[in-house]
Amino acid sequence: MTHRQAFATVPLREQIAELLRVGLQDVQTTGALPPFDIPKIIAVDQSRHEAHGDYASPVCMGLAKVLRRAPLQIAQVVAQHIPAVDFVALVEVAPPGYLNFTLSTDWVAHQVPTILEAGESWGNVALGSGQRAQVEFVSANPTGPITIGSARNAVIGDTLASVLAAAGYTVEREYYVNDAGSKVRNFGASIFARYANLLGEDVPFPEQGYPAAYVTELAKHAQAEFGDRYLTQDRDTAIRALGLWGIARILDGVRDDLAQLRVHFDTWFSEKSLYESGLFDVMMAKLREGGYVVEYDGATWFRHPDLEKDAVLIRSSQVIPDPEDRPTYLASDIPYLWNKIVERGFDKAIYVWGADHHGDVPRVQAAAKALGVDVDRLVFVIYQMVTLLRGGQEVRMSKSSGEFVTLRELVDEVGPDPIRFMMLTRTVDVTLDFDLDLAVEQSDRNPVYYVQYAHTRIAGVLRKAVEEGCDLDAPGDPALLTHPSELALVRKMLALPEVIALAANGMAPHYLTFYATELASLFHAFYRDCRVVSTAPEDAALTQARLMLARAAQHVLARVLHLMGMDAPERM
RNA sequence: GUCCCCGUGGCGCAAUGGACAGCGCACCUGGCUUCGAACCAGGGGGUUGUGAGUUCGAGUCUCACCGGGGACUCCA
Repeated sequence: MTHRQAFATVPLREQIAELLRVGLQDVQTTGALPPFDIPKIIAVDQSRHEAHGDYASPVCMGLAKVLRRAPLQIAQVVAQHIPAVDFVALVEVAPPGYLNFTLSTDWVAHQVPTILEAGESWGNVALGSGQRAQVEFVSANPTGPITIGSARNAVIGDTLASVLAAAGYTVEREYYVNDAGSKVRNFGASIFARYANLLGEDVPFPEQGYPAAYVTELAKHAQAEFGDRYLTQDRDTAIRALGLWGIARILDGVRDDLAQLRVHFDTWFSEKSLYESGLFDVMMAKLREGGYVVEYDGATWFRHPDLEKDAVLIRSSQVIPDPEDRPTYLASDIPYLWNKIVERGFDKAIYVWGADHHGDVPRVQAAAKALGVDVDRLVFVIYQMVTLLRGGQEVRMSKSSGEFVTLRELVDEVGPDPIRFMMLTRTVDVTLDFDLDLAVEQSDRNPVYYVQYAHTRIAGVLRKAVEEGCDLDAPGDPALLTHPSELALVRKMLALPEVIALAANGMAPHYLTFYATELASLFHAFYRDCRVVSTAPEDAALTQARLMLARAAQHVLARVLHLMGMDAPERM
């Protein structure tokens, strides 16, 4: 579990919105303009062009209609009422009605010691205000090794969890183990068949079984561990026992594989426990009471007005042949959401699901409504699928045929850093081509190393400084940081809090990769323009100031890399 | 058939409803006798799939259409 943050700042964008709010209120109270409603959300954007300052607000344009005045004129009045603060040097009015804010370069330079002191907590914001958020992700069926698709899930979920923690949420990471239902039985039957074959028994392989090689491997382990014990007992009992044993073994592998990708879970939650605890039955009774359950075609269905004529199968012995009459996969989602929100009291339950599950979203939401659970506390992050490319060719994957690339193979071949970075370079909404050849390539064509290179380059500069006898911990004078490249670098560092807020609000971890790349780029520009380590005596103070800046930049780069679950190397 | 995602320079992608739509790859030119060239600087290249609508303002929102991918009781 990630605990509450000790350090947080308010993003500059919000601070400027607050200045505008105060200014607009002042306009009201002084009667400088006719009365109007102050917008609840005051839009402030980072300026895209230098000529427009650092931040810009179009708020006055929205007021033009109500006030029946030209936006430019309104902006001119409002600008007069913006309170003076140390961090804003200039408020300008620009046609057709923008208010442009320019940060004080002196103030910007003086933030460097603050950033340095904050260290790895720089960027934290108090968005979550200690609310408890659970991120449930991966949750792949434990009937086989984790594949490349789950890698995207793992990286998105884990990074989102880190981002939410940085945004002030108390975060838990959870893996939902599908250890109930007919899958377990088919899996157990598959192991049993291979196991029996190894012992010379002619047991046919189940139709719905898992023919992959790892099942035979499991059977060999079972033979070594249990001998012929499972041939001598009741077959159903044996299949069940081998199924659960197999799942436990697969999960051990899953845990190891994910650890290689630097993904760790606080909780491994058993689907089976939802039935064993009786919660499923309690939920069914509750739904029945509300009239949300219907029976027909020999099956039990969940119905809700939101789903129109689309009823959801809950339990059937006819529609899906199952001797144990088990509830369906979807049925488990109902007690599970209750468990998350009501029993465990998470303020937010975040589901990271592949696009192949998007159809289940309205069903779970409808179930939440039927149970009286606030739907807004369930957040669904649906990401598009991954295709793996090797030699420009798509590598087809199919668990049933047993042909797939496992996460383990991928990590062994590529390493965790390129996987994590590449999985985060796109929005979750677009399908991702994972190019194996590019990922393993250690060259400037591989974008992964661009950011890490900036970090090591700083490390190199600092090593050089120590060689020259510099004291890295000695304070530098921020007032000496006046070069445009120095100030551009600091401005980008100052933007981290709003990047984290943006990523957390939008459940959009890809902002981190873009930010990291921009930050690295600005460091490289600084490096080009500003010599850091100078041995000339008259440069001593400037060297000290730039060392301070370089160290701060290194911290911020490391912070972002760590949020993405990547290494921040001293050497490459 | 119903639903979801995508359509932006040659290719791959960004852009919290705001100003002249950015970045990487590829291509062309230039930069290491001083801190790491896995780097930097400059250049060419765009009617944001089409058509309407909402808005002071649309790549972004709505509708229709076209094209690609996916889901619809195994799958991340």
